[in-house]
Amino acid sequence: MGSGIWWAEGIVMNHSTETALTRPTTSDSIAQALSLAIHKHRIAPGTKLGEDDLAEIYGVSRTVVRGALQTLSHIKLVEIRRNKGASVASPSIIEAREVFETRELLEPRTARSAATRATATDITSLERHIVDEHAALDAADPGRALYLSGLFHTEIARIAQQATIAGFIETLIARSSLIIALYWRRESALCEKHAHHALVQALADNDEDQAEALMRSHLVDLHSALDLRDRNDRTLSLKDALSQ
Amino acid sequence: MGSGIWWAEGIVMNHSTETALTRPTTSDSIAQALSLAIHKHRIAPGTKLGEDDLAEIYGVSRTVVRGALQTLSHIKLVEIRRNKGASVASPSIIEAREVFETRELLEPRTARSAATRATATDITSLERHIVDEHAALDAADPGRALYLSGLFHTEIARIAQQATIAGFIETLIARSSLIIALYWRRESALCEKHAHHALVQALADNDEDQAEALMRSHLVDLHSALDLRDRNDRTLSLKDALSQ
DNA sequence: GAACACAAAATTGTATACAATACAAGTTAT
DNA sequence: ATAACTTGTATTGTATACAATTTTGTGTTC
Repeated sequence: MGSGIWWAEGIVMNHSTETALTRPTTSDSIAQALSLAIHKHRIAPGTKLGEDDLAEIYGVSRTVVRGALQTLSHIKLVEIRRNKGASVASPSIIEAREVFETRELLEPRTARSAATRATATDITSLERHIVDEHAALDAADPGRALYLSGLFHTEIARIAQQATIAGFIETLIARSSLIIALYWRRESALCEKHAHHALVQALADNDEDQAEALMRSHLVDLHSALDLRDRNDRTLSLKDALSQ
Repeated sequence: MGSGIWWAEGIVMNHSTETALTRPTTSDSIAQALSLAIHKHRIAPGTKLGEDDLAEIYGVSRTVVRGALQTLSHIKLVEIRRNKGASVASPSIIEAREVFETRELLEPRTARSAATRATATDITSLERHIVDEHAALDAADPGRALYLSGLFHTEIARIAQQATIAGFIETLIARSSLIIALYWRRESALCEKHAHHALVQALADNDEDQAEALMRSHLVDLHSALDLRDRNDRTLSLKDALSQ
């Protein structure tokens, strides 16, 4: 469990291509890189994030790494326990339910606002997101597809011009990524492409009711594609599965 | 426990016991102290928070202060600009509107959940909050009264057992404190005591509809007690005021 | 007197060093 | 052999030192 540092290269590449503006080594850029890796399921929930390891990987001091980890812990992507260090968060089933209930409370309303305010530029941007998402799926890169799917929701929140709610949604989506990594039911093959496409259509038409309804049902679909039964139920069903 | 409310127990404890449990010098305790001072309007929005000053005040190194400031910046109580340092946040009118719109979206629903789940102990706790609030008002300590008023809302979110939403609400209340400091209309003398008391009654009766409705109207009252006209209107009225 | 250039001071960003704590392996006693 | 204790190592918490940047003050020129 010493130094599993296999995800470094993708991160460095990404952040060099992404922003030439920001300084190469700041806490936030490292936080972003880590966040991306977690979103893409390149780092599993529960993984220990040792300060020294990360410092060496990114070629900075622990001071900077520490700042990044604190940032991520506030988004609840990372859990920090005093004198125990940081590890990728591993949301419980209760937390998972809460996260999706909260999304179901916030996002439909946000989609409605977005429908009111969406411009042609916004629609173009969203459509490109969808294209990228399909491309990632075709390239058999489900991690990137999931990441882009989350970005799609974030983008809608941004279009709604409610920065406060958008911030909340962003953290909820980040946590959703962890939740999906933990509780996704393999058997349920969910096709987001249709839902996202229909949503963009509703936004383009400025059809608020439709946008709100589509977002709500989309989230319900997502929620129900998770296995959030509590442990007892789960082990029972496992027993059933083995008893046949 | 509620992983979103990192100082909740500290504050609640603070009520009765001055716990020496918490380490004397940790980032979080300093963040809590600063947060309290801001909540109580002892530090005005925009105030510069120099690292060296705080380090000397609290008798710790800049490292620790820096951690505290970063934490507070995540809650948007403090604004950090690169190479410029930290200062108490000073929400714009747009942000102020957003914050209250978001509260109006989240808190009524939360009050409903709280009405479902409130126990006798919860009611007792809320009633004591109200008593304390009155005491603070009688003692001509409006800062503390405001702080306790915020705590009242936080407590309801806690009772609703939605840690995720409770965390959001907590940050919204923190920002509300800044907003009130900036935009409160002096002429509007708002009487929170009645609203809070009625709310507790609804929770005690497990009357969900009533709780939700009361919370909504309470927030609308609060919102309308602010002067959130945009700058043009304000400066105009200021000119009018000076021209007499 | 105003505007600019430049140096000095102050403040923040980052790295490193040291202290405190937790974890693991090994030792001893029962 | 197991349990409790001890010691050694690894990791985190905190302080300090140094580098980079911004701000301030001063002097010069027009």
